[in-house]
Order: sequence, then C-alpha cells, then structure tokens
Amino acid sequence: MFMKLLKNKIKSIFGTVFENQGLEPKEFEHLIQTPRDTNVCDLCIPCFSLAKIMKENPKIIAENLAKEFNEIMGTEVNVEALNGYVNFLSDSKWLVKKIFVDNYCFFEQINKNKILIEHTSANPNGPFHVGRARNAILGDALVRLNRDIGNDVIAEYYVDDMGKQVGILSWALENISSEEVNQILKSNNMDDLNPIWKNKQDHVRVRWYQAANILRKDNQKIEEELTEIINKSEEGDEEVLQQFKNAFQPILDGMLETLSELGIKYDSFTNESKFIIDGTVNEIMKRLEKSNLYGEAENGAKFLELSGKGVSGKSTKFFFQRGDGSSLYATRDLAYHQWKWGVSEKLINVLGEDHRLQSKQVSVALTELNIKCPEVVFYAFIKLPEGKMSTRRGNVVFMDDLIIEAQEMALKILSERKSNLNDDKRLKIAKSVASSAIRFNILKVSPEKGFTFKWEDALSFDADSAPFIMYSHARSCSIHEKVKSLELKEVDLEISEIEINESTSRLLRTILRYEDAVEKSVSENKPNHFCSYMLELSTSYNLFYRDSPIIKDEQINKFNYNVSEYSRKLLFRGCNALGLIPLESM
RNA sequence: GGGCGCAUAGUGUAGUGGAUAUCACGCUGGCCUUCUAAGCCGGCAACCGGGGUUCGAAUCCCCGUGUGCCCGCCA
Repeated sequence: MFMKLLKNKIKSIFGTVFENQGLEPKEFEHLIQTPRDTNVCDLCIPCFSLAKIMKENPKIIAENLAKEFNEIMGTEVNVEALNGYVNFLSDSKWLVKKIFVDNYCFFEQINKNKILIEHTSANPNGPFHVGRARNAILGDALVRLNRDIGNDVIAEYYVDDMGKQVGILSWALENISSEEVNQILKSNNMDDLNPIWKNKQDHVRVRWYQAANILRKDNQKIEEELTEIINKSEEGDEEVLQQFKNAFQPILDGMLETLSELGIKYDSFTNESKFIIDGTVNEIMKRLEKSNLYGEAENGAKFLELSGKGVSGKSTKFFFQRGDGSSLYATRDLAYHQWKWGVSEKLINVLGEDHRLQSKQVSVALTELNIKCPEVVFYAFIKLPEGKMSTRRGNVVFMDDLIIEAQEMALKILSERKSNLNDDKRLKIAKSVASSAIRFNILKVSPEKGFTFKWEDALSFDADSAPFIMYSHARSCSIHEKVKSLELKEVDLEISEIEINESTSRLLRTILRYEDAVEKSVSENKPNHFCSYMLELSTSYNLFYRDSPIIKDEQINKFNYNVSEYSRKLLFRGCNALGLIPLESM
C-alpha cells in the first residue's frame, strides 16, 4: 500500500466520515488504494461500488466524502474529488517533517521472521550457464530483500552429492583419460575448452561428464558399473560418497567462484546424503506407508496415488521407494524439508519451472506427513535463439563468459567517457557495472516469464538497467563530496521557509514508497517489482537533480542537500537489496 | 493424450476489477563554458481471437489459437 504513513492517517478519520454517511466503516476500509498513476495522488477511494448502496452518482458521493474528509483532515493532506474518486495528496511539507524532523523509519511495524531460502542447488557437474544462474540471482535477491526488511535469513544450498549425475561424473574421472575426453567431444562436434578457463575446474571437469554421457549411450557394461556405484551412494556408502565428493567438490568450488563474482554467497550447505546417513529418509518412507494414498507396485516399489489430489497425466503415482528398497530424490527432499522446518519459521524454495509437478507431489506428500509446505518461487527458462540450454549437449552461454564480455563492454564505455582513470580504478568500475547489469537484466523480468538470451540486451547499459540506477547514486555521491569540501556549517531546517518544487515533491513521495515497494516484492517473492521501484527512484532523483541546485555560487542550499543526502543513502540501500554495487563514481 | 505456466506498441517489459494502459529500446526533434550527458525534455506506436460475469475487464470465468515446461522405480 502506498505510503503507510498516509494510510494510517486516513484510517484514523475514516470511521467518522463513513459513519456520517450512514455507512459501516469496516466494510469499506479496503477501498483505500494506490492510484494507477501515482502522479495524480498518493492514495484514493473509488466510489463506484458505493453508488449502488447509496443510490447516488459516484461523482457526487466522491464530492461529499471529499468535503467531509477535508473538514477533519487538516492541512497535512489535501483531499479532492475527481471522476468518482476521492483523491488524497499529502502536503509536501508534512512529508518533509516526517522524513527529516520525525526521522520516519521503514519496517518498524513489521513482524520479523526467521527464513530459510533455498536457491540454486544446481548439480555440481559443470559451470553455470545463464539459465541456471537465473535461480541463483533470483534467490540471492530474495535473500537480500528479506534482510532489508529485517528478517533473519539463511541462504541455503542443497548439494546433490549422490545419485546419477555425480555418479556419472565420478565414474568418468576414474575411467576416461584426458585424451579420450578430447577425442570423444571433438568427434561429437562439441566446443573445445576455452583456454581462459583451463584452470577453472568446473569448465575442465564438465568435459568428463559430457564425454561419459556420450560413451554410456549404448554400452551395457558402463551402465552396470554406474548402477553399482550409484546404488552404493544411495545406501550411504562412505567410501563411494567420498569418491563422489572428490569428483564434484572442485566443480562446486568453481561454480561458487562464478556466483561470488555476482555477489552471491551462502550461509550453509546441506548434503543430500545427510538424510540417508542419519536415517530420516527411512523414517519418512515408513511414515508414508500409513497414508491413505499409499500403494505398492508388483516389484515392491512404493508410491502415493495422487490422482485425487489435483495431479493428472500419464502417471499420477508419486514413487518414494524403489523395488529394491532404496530411496529417490524426492523422498530425500521430504526429509530435507522436515529438517529445514527445524531451523526456521518460513521456507522459500527457488525452482525452475520444470520442477512444478515434482514440487506439487512433494507438497502433497508433506501434507500426508503432517509437515508444513514451503513457499515456492518458479522461474521460466532462459532460452538461446537456437533453443534450450543444456549442459550435457554443450549448448550454453556460460556465465563466466558473459561476465567477461560485460566487463569488456563496460571498459570500452569507460575509455570513451573517462580518460583520467588509472587501470585499477577502471577495472573495479567495470567489474561492478558488469555484475550489477547482469543481475538487473535478469531480475527486472517477472520470474514466470521466459525470455530469450540476446547478447545485445544482456550488454545494454542504458536506461532501464543497473548502470542507470548506479549513475544516479554516483551523482549524489559527487555532490556529497563537493559539499564536504566546502565545509558546510550545520544549520537547522526551517520547514516553514522552504520552497518545494514539483520534482522535489515527486522525489519525496517516491522515497516514502520505499517500504511498500520492498514489502510487495517480499510478499510476492518477485524482485522485479522492486527493480521497477529503483528505476523510479533514480528517475525521480534525476529530475530533482535537474531542477534543484544544491551548490550555487559556492553557496549550499541546505534543504536540497538534505533531500539529496537522503536519496543517496536510500539509493545505496536499495542497490544492496538487489545486489547492485553502488559505486561512488563511475 | 493429459496437466501446468505464459500471451500488452516493430522489440522487450509493468500492470492481479476502476481515472487518459507503465517504462525502456527503436524511429524522430531538441538540451552540455552551469553539482557526472551511462543524464534531461518533446513526438510516433500496443492489451492473441471469440463468448460470458460486472455499473466497470489487459486483469475474473469458459472456448479457441500460439508458445514454453512437465507427465521416469532420473536428478
């Protein structure tokens, strides 16, 4: 809701006004809403639904209500009737008082939670491509936004340290020579290893994974060997699990190095095998047998029948135990969820849209087990113009390559604009711009919408991008530095004497919507909303910057400086909440 | 065959029942001896089709079309 401050004020007199009109206030409080265009007013009440009840033209109802509100409201908020709406517009000086004198604080009234956000959890079998990285970027933004509100957040990576994928990798590293790998990939028209990544193990070892997938296609002997080690891993065999770990850990380290370039870090890593070893997977499987949905296949495999639970398709069975008694990925996921609820009060999972059915099955099973369900954020895939990205087939854009390209683009722009920087400074700016721009280009799109990756878009640093926001922040920093050098003497603000122009008024209103913007993104798990807000905040600051000089003839306009400083700090805070790097100059 | 997502200017997007449909790229015309022009100001251009619910639908429901994902005792 737009401006909590204003809404509370309207609510405080809402009852009196509506009672005077013979209406029960509680039934109509929900009518207070954000206008579509926030330049028209701050909050409004549409009167169309009242027309029927009051048997009156909405325009006239709005006029009557506006009159009543005006009589009680005082000068802090202007109330006007327009086109059947009651429009509320806060007085700019009231906003100035709230921000600069009363030091209004964001998120004071919100309940703080302990939240575990599980994101990325990509199988450690190769480098991040742009598609997989959408998960990490989204998840990390949710972590940051929740922290901005004041929630206590655990950023969690679930490591697939057992089963088929790492099994294949491990087998490949034991059984295929480097020469063979190169030869196999070459004869299958797969790209060579880019020399710049020759020391990065995720890029090196993924080639073994790819080669093994080609070799095992029609080779019964390899399949048998794989089955043996995979089975052992699923039984919790320590030796095999260690062998798997030796195979994937250098890859995982490489992947985390890539994410770290994008400012993404985790608080904890949990291994899938943990729940086999500690026995909770077995316990879960026993409990599931008591479910009304329980069924058994001819070979003893166990499942829940979900046809009555909104699941349909070729198969409506959710298998949680194989015929040989071993567990499946989803079963371990159930045990994992039980564990997660032990360490936090709220769970968020970030998953690709291919996991929609899986996630539904897990939710039904959790309900059968009397375990609460997590919130799940699904995102659509990023395609290439040539089609779907696939690590196995090598049809990918690596995040590492995108980062390098983005840095080079930023360096090129810098050399056109700023010739007086040394190389260190230049590289630091380029890295920050690249990382921020990549993150923002993914975050600004609503998670459920898929998009096609295009280099041209990914490397665009114009408006509607992170550098646009960072640039506004850098401008405010530049002013800050200049004012400091002029040694301003502290002078109290005399609100009554301040002149507030239109762009300043707009900026103040945008500032006070910060809270609502973060809350909306957090409650809906959609960082793209907050991206829009940050673009608006930057635009508002740019207009203020144009119209309201802070330093003129060596004199400092104290009020404008205060507004600029507040904006600078808020831009900084908002950048952090999205994982953009707010530079002081660029 | 079935299920689930998505469909808004040439392109990409915002919007979850209300005012003249947002922002950007693009095309086009302006603004740097003035706090960073990665900026600012003006113009062009859009709700997939058909029904329904409603005082009011881009938004909710139904049918269709297109597109993505899924339907494994894989992860």
